[in-house]
Amino acid sequence: MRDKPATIHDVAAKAGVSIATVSYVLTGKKRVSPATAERVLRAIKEVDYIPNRIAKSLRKAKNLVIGVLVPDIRNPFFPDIVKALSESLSDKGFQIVVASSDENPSKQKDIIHSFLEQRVAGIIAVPTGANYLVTKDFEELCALVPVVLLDRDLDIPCAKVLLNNRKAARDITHLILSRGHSRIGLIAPPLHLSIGLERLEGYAEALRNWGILLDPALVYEGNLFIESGAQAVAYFMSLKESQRPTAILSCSDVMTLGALIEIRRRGLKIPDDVAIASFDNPEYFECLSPPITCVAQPTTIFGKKVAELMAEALEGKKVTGIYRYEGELVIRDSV
Amino acid sequence: MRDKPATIHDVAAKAGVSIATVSYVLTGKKRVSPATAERVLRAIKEVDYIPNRIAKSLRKAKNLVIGVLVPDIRNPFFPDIVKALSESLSDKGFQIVVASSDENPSKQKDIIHSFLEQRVAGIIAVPTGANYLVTKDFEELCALVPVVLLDRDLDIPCAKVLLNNRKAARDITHLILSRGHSRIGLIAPPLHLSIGLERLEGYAEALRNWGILLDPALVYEGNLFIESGAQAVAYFMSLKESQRPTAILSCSDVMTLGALIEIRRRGLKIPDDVAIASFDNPEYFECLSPPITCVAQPTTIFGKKVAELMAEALEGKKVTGIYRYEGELVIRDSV
DNA sequence: GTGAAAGCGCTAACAG
DNA sequence: CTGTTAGCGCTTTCAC
Repeated sequence: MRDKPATIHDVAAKAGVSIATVSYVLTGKKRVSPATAERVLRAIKEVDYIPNRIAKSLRKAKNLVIGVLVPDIRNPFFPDIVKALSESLSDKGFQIVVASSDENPSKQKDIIHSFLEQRVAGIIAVPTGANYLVTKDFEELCALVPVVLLDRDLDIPCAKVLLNNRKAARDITHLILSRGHSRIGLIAPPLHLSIGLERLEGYAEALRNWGILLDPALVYEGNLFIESGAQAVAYFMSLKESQRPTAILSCSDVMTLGALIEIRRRGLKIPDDVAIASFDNPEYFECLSPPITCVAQPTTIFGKKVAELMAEALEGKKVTGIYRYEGELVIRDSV
Repeated sequence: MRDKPATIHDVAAKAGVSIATVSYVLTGKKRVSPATAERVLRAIKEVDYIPNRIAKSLRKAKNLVIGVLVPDIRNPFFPDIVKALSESLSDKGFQIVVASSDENPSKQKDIIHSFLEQRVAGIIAVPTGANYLVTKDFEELCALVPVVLLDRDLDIPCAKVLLNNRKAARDITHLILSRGHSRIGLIAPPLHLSIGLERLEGYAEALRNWGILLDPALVYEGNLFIESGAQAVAYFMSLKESQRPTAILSCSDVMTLGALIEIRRRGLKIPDDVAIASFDNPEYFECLSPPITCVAQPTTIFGKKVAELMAEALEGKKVTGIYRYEGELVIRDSV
């Protein structure tokens, strides 16, 4: 059907040199006389030669590919990071391959295995799943290939790029509190995730600072998908009036979207019937009515830092430690 | 530093068999006695053997990877499709590698070259760039590897999965017209792209059906990025009142977002000051005030169909032809 | 049922 | 400066 791609042998034959010479002009690691170099170059053009990276990777026993594991490719937060990351890394000659676990630990396992099979040079991961189940897997993974954790913490010795979740949650809760709300419903990420626990803690701290008792009925543990934001609102609204929150803090843009949809469905007005603030800052937050108050995460910085750490790790340095960045309060009109 | 991964030789040594036997139990293509099979399996566990897909690909001269080229990974439209596509394809044993051209033809060229270097089995592409510049490239590409075009047409002989753009544009323009608007500003995709031309034509047809003359001043050619939506609105509003559109049709969700932001910035009310309708249906359209009327594209169907066509092409069938799908009018309150 | 050996396309000693 | 050659880890005849 389609004829096979030309190999280095075809080029060599065409140019009347050995395959080694072709390789030399390709890699530029060894001097070749200008005359032969030009002959080779012309031969390459003539036979439409495209180097086979598979063979190259096998031979050099290294694949210039970084695996990137995200939990949800449709959450705008991740494409933003992936974009920054991919630009930095491709400047350094690396390619990335992105896969989405859909917050499914078993899928996550498959993806990592697949990364390993293709001998990725390193793995950048936003891990999902309960800590006690996945920590060991990731620990073993660290022994095999450089790992950089992103967004979510695990108790393993590798480099990590995280938000200062506690402070971000505390700050935005303070903001809501300062607007006169004392009953704040929290739509939390799964509490077995570091972002879940840390954001809950920040929320709790803020409450404590204001001398307000945390009401467990006001904490809804979501699953990070859109429906669970809607369910959270339904749940909050089912509370009897004295218990019902007057404001909601949603800990992820996707759940916020679900919450917003449910709020609209119920004909509730923001911020009068219920105020809402959110983690993350997708572009459309700005054009909602009212625009949504939120803590923006520095996605571009995340991407760059992760790429930088991975690059260092790849050079053989052992990079470890937590790099925490601050969220930025974006005050708009939803609370 | 890190010890190299175990190879098939390590397994063979551990199990006391030849590497061929190990390969046989791995591929299952040849009978192996249960006893040795079990010994091999145990050895695999013991040495933590993970097959090297690079070597496998080289040997079999085929890489079970499909390259997916999109123009903007941050446009929610594409992750939606990629998700469907990736699920279908991974069921068939294929992996995908996604890359974003950012609507940059030169980047697109690099990406395709990189796909070719890694000997992808096929390429699914949403091409960018003026037809006369890229058509030839893609034509040559088709000679090398199966290509399926998505979203945007090029005059080359391969399979294509497209929206019925003309009808979608016509239908939604009719809708706007039926609401009493006769001056409709069009925020068009670049007109050198099939989606640009076809949507413009649909818009023009609808106008013609209503006996309305197309005013070129009401057609703004955007670049598919967010700013150009905002610029379009600024432009429309700079028109003197008699010329100014009372409604806007934006041909991509991203440009719509830009338009929405600019509309808000100017304190304009939708739909009274200006009505707006859009192509695409990102989830947040539903919770805007007012919710946005739009033509939704069947992203999941796109993804599945593209995967199906690619799978067939990979089996050696020569699949060609255009598969057009209808957009779905989602009538809400923005017009 | 199992093994020896060739070779996928490439790089990198090592010779010359 | 150029060529010969030995693999990288795997699959697959071809023998036994």
